[in-house]
Amino acid sequence: MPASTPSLTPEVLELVAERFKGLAEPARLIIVNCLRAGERSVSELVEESGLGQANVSKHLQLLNSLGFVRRRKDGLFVYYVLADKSVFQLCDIMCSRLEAEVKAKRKLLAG
Amino acid sequence: MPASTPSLTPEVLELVAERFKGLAEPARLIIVNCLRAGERSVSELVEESGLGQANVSKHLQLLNSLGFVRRRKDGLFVYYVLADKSVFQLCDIMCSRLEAEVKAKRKLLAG
DNA sequence: CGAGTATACTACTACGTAGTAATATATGAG
DNA sequence: CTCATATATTACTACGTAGTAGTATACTCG
Repeated sequence: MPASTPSLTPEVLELVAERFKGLAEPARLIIVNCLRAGERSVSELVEESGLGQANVSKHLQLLNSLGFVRRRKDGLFVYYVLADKSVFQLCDIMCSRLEAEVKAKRKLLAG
Repeated sequence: MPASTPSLTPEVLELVAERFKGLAEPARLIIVNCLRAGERSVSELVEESGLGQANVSKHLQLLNSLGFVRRRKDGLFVYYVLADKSVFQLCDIMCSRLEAEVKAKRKLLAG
């Protein structure tokens, strides 16, 4: 068994689940969506998202610990950026699934 | 704004989050992983996963309601299959992220 | 130094849900 | 019909965590 294709042991699946859980929260997806346009400070995210400051801060800690975002401190402000594009790949796949569901439901109602 | 590129409203993000939550549970990933090899009855899944029968049944209901799996009844048995390959795409992306994390941590320890 | 601001942390409540035992439903055998 | 088996459902407990108010920390300015 080569190291490049590790089997999906329960331990690995637990780590994978933990990362899915990071995106399994509307508030965090809202934050991620705000970051789509680029780097944002915490207070900017608070304003754009409409969420509370403590709440945004907590979600950002989680996203950071899972490697979805990166922090950069500049004076009083802390700026967050998306770590890479894979979040969008993930969301795109989920959205495709949603579209397929809607289409299937329409077909069912029509037929 | 064309209909093919819907904006990610809070409502849509809530649906997306709901689907991520479907995969944000080790037990469900274990079940999905068992289904990777093909169609399985509930009792086969119970045996292969080591989870309780009621538990497996409940997880399968959820996966089914989110469109990740499909049911087929045959006599006393109910067989489940993965609805499509997108679950693997999602898991693959997450695993790539994990590998990158591990690599980054090694680099950090080595440096 | 002290005052003001941005972010993080702590303690707490409320809610969702994973897991389980017991039971219900459904199908097949005799 | 009765019995046995496979799956689903219900009721319940235990645990995790989202959101929030209050507070602490860190930085800037004067």
